[in-house]
Amino acid sequence: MYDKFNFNAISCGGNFADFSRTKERCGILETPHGVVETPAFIFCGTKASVKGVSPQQLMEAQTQIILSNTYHLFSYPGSEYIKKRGGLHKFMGWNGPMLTDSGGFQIFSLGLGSVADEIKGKRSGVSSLLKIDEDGATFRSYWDGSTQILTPEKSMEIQKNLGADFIVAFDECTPFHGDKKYTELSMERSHRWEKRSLGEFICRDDGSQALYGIVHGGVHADLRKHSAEFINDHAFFATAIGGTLGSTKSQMYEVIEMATTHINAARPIHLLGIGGISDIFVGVSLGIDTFDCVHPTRIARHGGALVKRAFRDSPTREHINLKRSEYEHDDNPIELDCDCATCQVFSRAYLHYLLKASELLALHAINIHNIRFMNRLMKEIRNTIKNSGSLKELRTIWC
RNA sequence: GGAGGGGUGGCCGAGCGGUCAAUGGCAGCAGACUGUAAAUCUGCCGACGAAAGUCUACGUAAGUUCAAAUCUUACCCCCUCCA
Repeated sequence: MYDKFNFNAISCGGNFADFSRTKERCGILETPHGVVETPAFIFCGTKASVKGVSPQQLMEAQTQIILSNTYHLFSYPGSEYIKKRGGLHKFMGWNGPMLTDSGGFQIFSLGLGSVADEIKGKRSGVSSLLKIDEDGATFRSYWDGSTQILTPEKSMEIQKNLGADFIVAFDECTPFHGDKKYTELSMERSHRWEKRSLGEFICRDDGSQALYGIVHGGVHADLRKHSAEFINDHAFFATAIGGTLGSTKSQMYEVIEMATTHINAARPIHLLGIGGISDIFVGVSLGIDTFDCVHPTRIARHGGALVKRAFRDSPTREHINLKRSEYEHDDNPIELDCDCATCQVFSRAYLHYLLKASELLALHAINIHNIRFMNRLMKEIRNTIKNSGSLKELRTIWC
């Protein structure tokens, strides 16, 4: 198991056992489809496509790894279909490292709406999650309305068919609302599901994939510790931190630390669903190796371009909104020092115009920038760690 | 020349006696977005005002009425059809 995978971490920030010190580290994550240098950012290509960007453009932006989603591809076009086309790598034309999420997050998002709504206590009232019990979760398909059941075994089968390098155990993404008792029961059930995921994974293992376990426990330190130890005790290749991370940034940072304090540091550690620039600095300093998040690619489609501190219009935001009228006459690129394909040729004024004119190119071009931005950020973080530089200092430039 | 239809806020377009500062849509101005049901969603959008509110508004003018974007009359303009 995991013969074709390897993780070598070089700690430059301090002793892992000494949690009073920062724990940032660099690593090399080897997969059958190439190497990922960590800390790294994983871009979300939920439905077998990073929206609006081709694999070649991802490569040009020096992307190392992308992700797709089990639930979506299961609903349509089906994992057998993709298997027949030679697997997800071949199907979508991405030959680099790849991860598939288990569909566990959809138990949360289809049941309760967006994370923001959940945290703010707003719920849509319309739920596509029909039932959740010991066996698994029953959904109404977002695609055609049909009833679908996802179980740990089913998720493993689908992810096997898809063939991503990294696959993820099936879990319940526990919402923030709900008391400790529910969080604990949900965590225990997720553990049972993850154990079943691991069992199914081992049955189907042909060495081409590596499995992530997920730490749960909500915002409760004792539960996070318990969950981390549970994952440590099982033969997962790597560990992800999942479930709710709280309702505020500071709570999120506390929860990450609750988990990383107890996670086996010999394995890669992934933080699920987080991608704010400042969040990444905190995560890295707490020992996170990889991140994934829809944020960079989603805000791009909404006119938001990620920029370093020097190029911002608002001290509270990590991006500029190119739809704003102030960019109508701004002939500069998004960032003066950016080497992305977009910043080489397009001005803010042009991108502003494209957004106003509803031209598809705007979404594409901003996306290219944001992807390159994240890759540059992660590379600078890696370089800083390797050179024993100061992340705190680097952060003042990027945040 | 004859017959008919119409002129509503930046644009398109509802309303056809009071609950209308006037439904919608577009445009405009902002905001949100963190394991993607998201090229999405939310708010504002006559003027002044923080708000309560006040004022000015449905081609123009006069009238009927307690009350008119809505009814009457005249005028101006646009469109369609017939000669």
